[in-house]
Amino acid sequence: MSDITIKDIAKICGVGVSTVSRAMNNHPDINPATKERIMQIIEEHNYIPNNSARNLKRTESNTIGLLMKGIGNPFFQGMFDFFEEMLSRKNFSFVLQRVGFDEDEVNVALELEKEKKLKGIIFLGGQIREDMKAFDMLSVPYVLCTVGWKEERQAPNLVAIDDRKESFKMVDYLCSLGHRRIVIITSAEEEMSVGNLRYEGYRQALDKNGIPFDPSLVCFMKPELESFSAENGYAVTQELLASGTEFTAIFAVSDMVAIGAGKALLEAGKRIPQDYSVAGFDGLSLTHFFHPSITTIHQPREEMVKAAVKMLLDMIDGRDCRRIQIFEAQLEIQESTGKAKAS
Amino acid sequence: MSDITIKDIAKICGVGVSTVSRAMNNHPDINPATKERIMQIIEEHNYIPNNSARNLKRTESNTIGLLMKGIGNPFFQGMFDFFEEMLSRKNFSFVLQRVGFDEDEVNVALELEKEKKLKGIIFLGGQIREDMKAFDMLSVPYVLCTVGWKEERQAPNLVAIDDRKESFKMVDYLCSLGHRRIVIITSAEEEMSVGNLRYEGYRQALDKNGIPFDPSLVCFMKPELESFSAENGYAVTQELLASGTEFTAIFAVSDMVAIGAGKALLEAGKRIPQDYSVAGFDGLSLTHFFHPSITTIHQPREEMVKAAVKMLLDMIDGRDCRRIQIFEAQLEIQESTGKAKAS
DNA sequence: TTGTACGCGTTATCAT
DNA sequence: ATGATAACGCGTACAA
Repeated sequence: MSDITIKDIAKICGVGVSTVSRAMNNHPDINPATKERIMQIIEEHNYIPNNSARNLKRTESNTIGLLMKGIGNPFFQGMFDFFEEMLSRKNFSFVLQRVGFDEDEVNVALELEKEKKLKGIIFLGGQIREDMKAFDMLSVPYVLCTVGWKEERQAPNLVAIDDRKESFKMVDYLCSLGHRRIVIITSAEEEMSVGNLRYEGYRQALDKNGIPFDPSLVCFMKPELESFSAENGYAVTQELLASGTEFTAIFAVSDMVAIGAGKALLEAGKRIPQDYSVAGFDGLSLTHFFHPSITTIHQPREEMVKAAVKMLLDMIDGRDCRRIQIFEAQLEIQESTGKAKAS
Repeated sequence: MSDITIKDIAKICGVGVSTVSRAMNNHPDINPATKERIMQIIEEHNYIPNNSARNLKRTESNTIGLLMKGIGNPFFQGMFDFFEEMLSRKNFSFVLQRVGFDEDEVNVALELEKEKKLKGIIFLGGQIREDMKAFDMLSVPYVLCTVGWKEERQAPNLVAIDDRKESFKMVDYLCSLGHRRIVIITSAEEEMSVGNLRYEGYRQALDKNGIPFDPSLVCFMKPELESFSAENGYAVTQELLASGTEFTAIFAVSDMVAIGAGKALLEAGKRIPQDYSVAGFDGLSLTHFFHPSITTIHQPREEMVKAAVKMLLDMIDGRDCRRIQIFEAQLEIQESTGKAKAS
């Protein structure tokens, strides 16, 4: 079968290869009649141009690369559609490229950029590193979207929320409900993961509210279970309950973890929020459907996507633009949080 | 910066291009010393080979394509890892290719196959079509994994469950609990979607249990909301409650829909399973974390992935193998289903 | 062990 | 409006 090339089509049509190329690529200077004839032959013969050859030869392509670290992260669900809509409206197409958990996203980007002659790149997820110099090797504009960051100067081309501030907001809210023994479930300590940043916000909120920090209230996700998963929150919370540690609220650094934590509490016969308050982070729509629905920090995903795309296109077109956009997230109070029990 | 090619590297090293090529591709006949030197120069200059050129020139590539219709479907989460593990163990790499909701997966496959010189293709999701001839245009082996199918003869190279049978299993189980007015929430009628197949199983189970079919118990997902989403199940169930229709159980054709349905019931002050039983389909781990946890049909995803990969590799190697593997799913009874109320 | 030269399938350039 | 031809960057016979 197949391996029919542009030459074959040209031969069959009795024209030169360049005419066939013109027909396929909607070039202006071609006779509509011959174009039609060629396209029909192409159709009949199921000719499929070879993209490798095209990419090799083409000087440019209206393609932007979307690199996701942690595809499968529910937080990213639904962001595809926004990207697709935004980009196609501007006549761009995009390639989705998964970045493995231990892969270096810059290397992946470097390859893809050359292979596909990308016009720009959007990085989704992951976190800013100490050494941002690697990104300088990219020869096209890029934007970091929803990645963890610590200091603005580290990060050019950033669209994100302020994880510390939002985390502070949540914990401060819990304090305002009278909670003084607030458990945090966070990720194992790595540099600058969002877990760490959110943990810092937790500490700051305690400070502000004059609550002494108690290390026994800090729980880390289990490394043997999937990070940021409901399973993890569930296991951690079961252990917490078994330990006899006293607390009145749990703040999980992601909604899925909060869901797992909530389940462990309910299953142990505890009531939410009467006995314990539970709070998450991210604003997944899933929080609405847990019962009780879970108080969370709602990240404005659609706006962030739009901002990231706009920023990227501005950079591509050489337009001037703000290079850092920190979005405000919303404290979404739902059913899972309430006044602390009198102690 | 960039656009440094293999020639440049060759020049810098004072060797021919083929030697550089040999160094990069781990060819045996090369002096280890020169290889080392070349690799170092490559490193220093951040040289990245152009994949388009490689793919164009290469005759084969141990790559298999993974085409997913409906990335973002939570059912697919975690299947990546299984694929990656299985394939890398056999020294294959894979490219993940998203297929848009209205794109034709065969066309996408055709392009990718040529571009990447694929060794094989796995299609994930979607459903079998009336006309399977399109797939004949593919020039490499392929396997359909977890797609809806109606008759075995339609579908060569299939790894899936029997949606009708499993759906029957669930509804039969509900009947055995004494339920006679069982609502089904299914997808709007399209040809051969899994929703349809699961609906057929529902009908058959009613028949077997001597329960007359009542059209007022058939609910369709709202087309204006996302298909198979919790939002959809929630909205449909609210409407159902408002309609005053009598029923004692809800069978949703997917877990997410069941979660939405459950929330609507709980929010209306109903108890699960004392007032209403709720059942889902797919076996998402999320069903464990809803409260009450949701009875579901658990699809053996890991085994199906393994079977699909094995089948594909067997075909690639020209080995003989069963071309259709229908897996048994497990009725996973959890907290959301119980005996029907006395009427 | 290494280098030269050709070709992969396409688009861009320059003729006509 | 169309055709011939030179690249694009790399792998690989083949010669050395």
